[in-house]
Amino acid sequence: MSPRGNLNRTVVVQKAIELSNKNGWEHLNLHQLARELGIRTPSLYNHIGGLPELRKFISWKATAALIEKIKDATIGKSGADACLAMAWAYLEFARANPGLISAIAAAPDKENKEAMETDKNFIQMGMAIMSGFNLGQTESIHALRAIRCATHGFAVLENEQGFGIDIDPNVSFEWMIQSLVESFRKWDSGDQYH
Amino acid sequence: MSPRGNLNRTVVVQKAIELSNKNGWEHLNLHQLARELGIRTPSLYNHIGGLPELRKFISWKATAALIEKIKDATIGKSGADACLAMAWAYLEFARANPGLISAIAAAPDKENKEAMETDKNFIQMGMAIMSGFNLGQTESIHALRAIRCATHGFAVLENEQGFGIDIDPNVSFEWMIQSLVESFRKWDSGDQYH
DNA sequence: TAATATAACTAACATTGATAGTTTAATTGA
DNA sequence: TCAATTAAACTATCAATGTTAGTTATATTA
Repeated sequence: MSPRGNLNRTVVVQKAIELSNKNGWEHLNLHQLARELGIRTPSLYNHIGGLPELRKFISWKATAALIEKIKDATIGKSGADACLAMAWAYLEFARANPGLISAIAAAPDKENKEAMETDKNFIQMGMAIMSGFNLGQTESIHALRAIRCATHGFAVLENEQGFGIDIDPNVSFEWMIQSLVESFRKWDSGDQYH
Repeated sequence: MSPRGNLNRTVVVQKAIELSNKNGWEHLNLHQLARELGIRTPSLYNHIGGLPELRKFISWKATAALIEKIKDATIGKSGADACLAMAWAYLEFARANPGLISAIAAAPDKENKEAMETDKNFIQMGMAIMSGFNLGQTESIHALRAIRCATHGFAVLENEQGFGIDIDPNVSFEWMIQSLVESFRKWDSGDQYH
């Protein structure tokens, strides 16, 4: 079924992710990818449809992997605990895969039903985690967006320029997420200020 | 002093920003830039040192412009008001200049003393705004980072994929920043939970 | 007006993404 | 076992883009 079966789409994508993490998402290129795989550049087209398609595929797979990480991290937890765990899992994923930070922020490929499904799962998972706060539907969405924005922004800025070394970024992150979570609780208890 | 004085570095950079906003930061390229300016590509090198240098320069100028926007927006305000105004000014800048969102997250060019200075000014301005909360030095940095991360993350995610149309993003943004600000106030009053 | 400096130009090259057409090797089935 | 098929490699080639070198043209200035 597969002549010279050493290579396949999964291996190609895996190596592409590796190179993205090493050199940055924007420096991913087919020539280096091919070289690392021991083939010539055009041979990659037997496995992928080109660089843009490869990027979309990686975005999808990265999102799927992130979902799994968050599920693992939040299992058996609820409310603030689950929310914190989600944020930390997101950040840890970003730190472990700096080349995928842009990938997990990219819009899902509308041509790819499965990628659209994965994106929907991501939101559903987030909403399930937010359900522990007893917020209304609308407020839950605000809250999920807030956690995502804060976490993603932190990941981007830390990766781009770091925050300097004087104040521990981990403490800032915990402080930020705790601050948000505490406000969610206030909403929950009806003691909100706005 | 300037033969054929129609063009200069400022005009080139201005056009580059325009193209970034139109086509995206990652699609900025010298050929299109030259074409739009009515010159051949290599002639650009009379004004800029190349694409990477142009990008660094734009990052610097974008940060400087953002600082001005925030200063204008926060003048005469303090505490929560100033903080909200800063976040909104940041978001409005990002929305008006989607091609510069990555630029304002990039680390300043260490070779460029003035760019380093601008970056320092950015932080100092932020700290001045945070001073209205009567937080300690360390907590002020946490707070500033939190506002920046949340705001930047919002800008990135909104620009990449939007948030869907069911819930107004502006309301989510206000909700997010208000939530953070309220927690800063709690810190201020010593009534904090952690 | 001649000299100088600046900014344009052409020519050329390296890198990278992509396509077309060919060759090689692994699998399958008579 | 071996011919047919299919998958995956290859070479050749091209287009787009960043860059450098060397040349030409024009505006300013002495």
